[in-house]
Amino acid sequence: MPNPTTIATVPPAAVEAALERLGRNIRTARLRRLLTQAQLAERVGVSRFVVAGVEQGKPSTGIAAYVGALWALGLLEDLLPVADPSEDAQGMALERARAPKRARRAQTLDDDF
Amino acid sequence: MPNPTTIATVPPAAVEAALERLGRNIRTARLRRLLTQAQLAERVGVSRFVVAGVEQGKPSTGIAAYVGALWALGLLEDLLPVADPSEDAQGMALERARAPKRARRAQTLDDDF
DNA sequence: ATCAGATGTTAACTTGAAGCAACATTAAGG
DNA sequence: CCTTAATGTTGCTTCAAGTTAACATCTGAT
Repeated sequence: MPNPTTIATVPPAAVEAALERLGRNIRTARLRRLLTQAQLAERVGVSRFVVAGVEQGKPSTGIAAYVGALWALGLLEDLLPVADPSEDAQGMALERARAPKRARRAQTLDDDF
Repeated sequence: MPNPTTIATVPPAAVEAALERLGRNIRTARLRRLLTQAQLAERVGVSRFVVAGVEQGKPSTGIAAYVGALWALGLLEDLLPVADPSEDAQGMALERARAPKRARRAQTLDDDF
């Protein structure tokens, strides 16, 4: 990640916490299945260091390693509900007789946040 | 990703499908909130190309970009149940009066799978 | 139909992710 | 305990992820 001070180096606290939690969960699932990091890594197709990074919630690690770990652990289905449009109450509320394929509504929607 | 033929370049079909689905979901959520890729990218702290990659389910993109997008869209909580130990029926079944911090059971657990 | 803005595409450049190897440390099991 | 395997740590090398910029192409709104 070339440019320093990106989200991968200093993520928001909430993002960092979510990643650490996800990593711990994956570690727990691996240990329950009596797999070593190296064994899981082999199944995923990466080195054991990448698996270690995943279990630490390393933000800059490619998502394929995370999803690959879930896949190798039989937990891939857990990903299906994430950002599922049919469950996005907030988004559905906003969507009122409008489903553009490109965003546009006014020239200044909301610069601040 | 030095070594070619990793999970990031040619992921298993199931992983690829899961990533594409996740990307589409994120895109839908963004459009519902009337945000441009550039606007979302600014909130996440990356360039708009990374957001485009996320929406395509690019496997090699860092997980921070994905989770950051969920965070910026108010969908971070969707990540909580992923690999949640208390929901891991398969893992709980395997775990019987045993919770080691390091995996070990026999010298040859299961080489095949 | 036209215009303006959003998104896709390409290229050159920089930096760090991932691979590998060797060693240190920790913990499981007998 | 004491052995052995699993995990953590460090240093090095390589290559692609991410950045910026410029241009092309679509899409929505007027």
